[in-house]
Amino acid sequence: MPEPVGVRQAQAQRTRSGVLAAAAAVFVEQGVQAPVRDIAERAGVGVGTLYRNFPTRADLVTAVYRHQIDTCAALAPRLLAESDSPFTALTRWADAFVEFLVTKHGLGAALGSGDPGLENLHTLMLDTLVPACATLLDACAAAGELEPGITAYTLMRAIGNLSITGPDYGRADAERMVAVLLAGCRGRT
Amino acid sequence: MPEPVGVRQAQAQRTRSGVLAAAAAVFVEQGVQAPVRDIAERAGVGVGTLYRNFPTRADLVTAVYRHQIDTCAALAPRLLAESDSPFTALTRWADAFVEFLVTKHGLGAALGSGDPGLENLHTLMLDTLVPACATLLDACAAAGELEPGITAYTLMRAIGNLSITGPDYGRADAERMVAVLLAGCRGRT
Amino acid sequence: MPEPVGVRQAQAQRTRSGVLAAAAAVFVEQGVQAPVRDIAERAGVGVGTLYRNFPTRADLVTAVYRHQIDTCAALAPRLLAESDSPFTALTRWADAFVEFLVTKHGLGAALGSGDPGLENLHTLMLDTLVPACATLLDACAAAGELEPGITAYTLMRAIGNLSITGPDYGRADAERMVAVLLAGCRGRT
Amino acid sequence: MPEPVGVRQAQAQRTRSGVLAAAAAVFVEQGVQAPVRDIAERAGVGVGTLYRNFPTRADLVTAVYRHQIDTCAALAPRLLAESDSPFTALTRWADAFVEFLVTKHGLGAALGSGDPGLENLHTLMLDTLVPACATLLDACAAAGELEPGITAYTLMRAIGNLSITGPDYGRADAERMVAVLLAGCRGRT
DNA sequence: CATGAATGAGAATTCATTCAT
DNA sequence: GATGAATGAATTCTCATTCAT
Repeated sequence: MPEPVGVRQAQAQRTRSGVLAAAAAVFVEQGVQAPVRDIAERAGVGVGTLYRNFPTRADLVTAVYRHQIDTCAALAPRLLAESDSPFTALTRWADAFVEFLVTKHGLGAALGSGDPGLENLHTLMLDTLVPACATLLDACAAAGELEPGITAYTLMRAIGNLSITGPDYGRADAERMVAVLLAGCRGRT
Repeated sequence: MPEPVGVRQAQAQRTRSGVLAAAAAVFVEQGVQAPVRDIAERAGVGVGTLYRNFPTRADLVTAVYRHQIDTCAALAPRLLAESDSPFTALTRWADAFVEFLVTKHGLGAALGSGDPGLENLHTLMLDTLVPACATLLDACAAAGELEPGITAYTLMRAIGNLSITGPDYGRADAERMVAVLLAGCRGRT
Repeated sequence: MPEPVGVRQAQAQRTRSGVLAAAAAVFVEQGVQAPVRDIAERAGVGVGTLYRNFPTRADLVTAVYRHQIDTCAALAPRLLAESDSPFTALTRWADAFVEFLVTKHGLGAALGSGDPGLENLHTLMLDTLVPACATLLDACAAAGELEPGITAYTLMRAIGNLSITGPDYGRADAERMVAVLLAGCRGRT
Repeated sequence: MPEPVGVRQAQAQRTRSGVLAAAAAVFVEQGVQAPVRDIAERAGVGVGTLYRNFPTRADLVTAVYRHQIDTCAALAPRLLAESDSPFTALTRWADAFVEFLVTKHGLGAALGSGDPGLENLHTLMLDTLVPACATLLDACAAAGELEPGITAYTLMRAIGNLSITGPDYGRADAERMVAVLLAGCRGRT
């Protein structure tokens, strides 16, 4: 009997993953405010199981997006190394961030809502994405490619807001406006 | 008894106005998602009266902001006439729009949420503010002060999104980011 | 159209009374911890109606028993005037109190549970029954018919506890034990 | 491998003891209505183990208090032998019983609630404590120190109820009221 | 035997909406 | 027209209990 315990752990892990996948899907369809029960049904589990794995909604939301947040943050140094100029890296990173937000229906709005329950996610982004963005901004500033007075947090918040899509204002529009915003950040070069 | 009907009409008008004032106040305090009952109580009327005057929440929201929307739209030609350059007029008008959005707690988020019930308000803004903004943009374009490809609707939507405030991202930040966005619109002059 | 408003008020009052009656019945059958929904169903109203009339469970419990509490309190001065001795009045009043408690299944236990939500009822009893009981105790003390150191609150609490009935310990037992307790209060006369 | 079965039995016994200790602790902190899971966690076992050993909550409650009940019962003949008078023995025994009940947060209320699931515990007390108490009462009666008509069961039930403490009615009050009750039992001596 | 993940019934509470007066 | 009592669907969250490993 090799790894008799592992079987149960693996099953639990699969359940957890299923819940995460279901939540991600439901969030895309209904937004992060979707009823807990819908997510449980989508995952094919009882609500109790969902609560066992994610005691609060914020825990669930955070878990759903944590991996992608980390990926996005890790992208910054790589782009900085690959790109011709720091500003090019910033632009590309912003595109990736927009893509992340746009595909997460309602996340931007949820983050901007000031919902106290989403403090965790807010904190997570502050702790991982803001430093990543700050690295890029610092490089831009050092290269003289940045208007003074732009902070990483504010810029990300602005990009986040610009990524709140809807009818008549889709992903392409969000990307275009973010590009315009970044052009404004670059100043007269 | 001269004009007995007129008296009743006047009373009805006063009721309607009271509801609008109450709704405006409650929206500022609680956001546009505030419970219907709170608004009715603030206005000192029954919920039935509120529903009679504004069958849907969107009707109420629209009515509340219609006057201010009209005012904002009317501002555009005036600023265009007064200002040195079309772009200056655009900048000032954007400031007025931001102020309008920022003081209406939650309106920006509501507009950006894609809530189908707010279609009316959306339409209203399309029909009044977009043309006003387009006038300014056209003037800017004619003066060579605008990057090509910026539409009035998209720009307004972007400004609206940038005006979604919260903790750590307040009115000053929104104004600053809108200014940066407009700088990006102006292009390299 | 005499009293056109009164009709609605009367209807509302009837609804309220119906809820109170239903709650009283359910409390007897299931105790004061009975589910809100059961009470609403028994009353033939929606849960919303119940919440409208009694925002918290304690409000409902209090309302159910307020009349009887008042009646019980009003009994004290009457018995004092009618009876041969203060102690006789105290004994009779205790019997009335026991009857009140015994017929309210679970009330004694609920009061004794320290449930914070029942603070209202606790307060009500403190404010009305304790003074009534204190009047009797004072009269007994003045007549030399009371051991020193017995407070109204503690005595009532004791009577309340002794009135928690169950299988094999019914109303007759409660009354007997209360009588014994009072005999102990009287001391060696 | 001598006595391989005994080892397993010993381990099972230790598990059972651990659960009992945990349950006793949790009952003191949260009352007998404490969630099953809390007890299992405190004991460091899975809930399944708890259910295997104690299929119903009543089984657990009974087992937790059985030892102390036996101890309390065994106290009666000892006190009778040691004390000057049977009534003194009864008084001391009652004090011990009150202490037992008061330190078991919520046990008195649970016993008095008529909860059918606690039938076992009820039965246990009937079978062990009632005879012990009856011995004392018989001795008192024989010594002429007892009002007629007091049964052991009813007296114990009364003492149990008087021991239901809460805010504003603590252990000292319970003890005092029990003393008063016993004084009433003694009659005019 | 022990485990603890999974289940889902049950309970509280909120609010948009209707409609008789 | 105005009223607000009544309704009940919707949602969150908690735990007792089961059962595959």
